[in-house]
Amino acid sequence: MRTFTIPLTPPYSFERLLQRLQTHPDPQLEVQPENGLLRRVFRVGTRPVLTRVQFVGELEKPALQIETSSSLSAAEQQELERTIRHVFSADLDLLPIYEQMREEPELAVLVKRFRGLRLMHDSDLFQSMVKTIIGQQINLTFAANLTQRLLTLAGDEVEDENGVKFLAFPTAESVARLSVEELRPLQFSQRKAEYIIDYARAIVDGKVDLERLWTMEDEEIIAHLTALRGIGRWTVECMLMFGMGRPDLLPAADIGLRNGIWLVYNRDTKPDEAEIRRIGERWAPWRSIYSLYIWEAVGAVKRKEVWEE
DNA sequence: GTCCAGGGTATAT
DNA sequence: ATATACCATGGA
Repeated sequence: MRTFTIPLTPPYSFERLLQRLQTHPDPQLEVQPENGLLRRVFRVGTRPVLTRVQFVGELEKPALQIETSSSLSAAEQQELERTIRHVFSADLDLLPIYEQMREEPELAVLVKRFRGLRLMHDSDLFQSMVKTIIGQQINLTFAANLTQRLLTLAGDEVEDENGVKFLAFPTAESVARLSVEELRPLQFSQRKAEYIIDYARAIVDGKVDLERLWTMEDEEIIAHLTALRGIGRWTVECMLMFGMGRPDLLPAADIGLRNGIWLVYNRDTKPDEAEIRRIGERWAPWRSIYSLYIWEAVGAVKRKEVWEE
């Protein structure tokens, strides 16, 4: 079976998802906004499978229609479906979270404006961490450029029926085989190149077991991974949030979050990390979703969306 | 030209 | 313990 449908939990705004992609470029995704269509490669096991994801239905009755370029066994299709449900945050019920967010007037505006917005998660924890390390300190455009160059250097190529090429994110094994000298010409800093390669080697050597992370608590994972050089608290918080889909993370060191809180709460100064953690206490146990909506307020301003009412 | 981007580490006090 | 320099580049 090459085509199947995945029902989504309403409300689900595919439009907001596409708008977020404008300010958060993803080199793995081909986007055809006019058709509500995305294409990218997902790995099933280790095999890269080119997949077409089309949004069908509407905000309050949404679904995804999936089509793969090669045929899959029943077990493979089940695995792909699980991955896609995770990536598109298909099962999160936003309504109880909205109830809580509406308790703050500054956030009630965001609930109304961004109804149905969810996070797009990373499809696996290796790429989640690598992309987060790449994103440390630099702007999103440059980060996307670096990720694209890493894909070109070490990713696996897949072609569609017309010979259009797509790249699957490199495996830990292929990144572990790279040298710093290969990443430097791609404009990775010396340190960043070392961090990424060291991380891939820790996985290949079995010093880090990504599967085991799914059985661990947030703080346990933070303690475990920040022991690695180049991986600080912010990086693990992002991996927990974007990679694992954990609901209650607050990357308080994040510059975007600082700017967002400054904007949304209309403060006269940017809050520091301690201040953000204090404000975020009342967002528990949904701090990840609150963070997303705060970030997207900044995104809307960058896109020059009219910000009124 | 300057400053800032979804930070983290190394070094100096 | 806390402060500062540094990374590498693009866009405002």
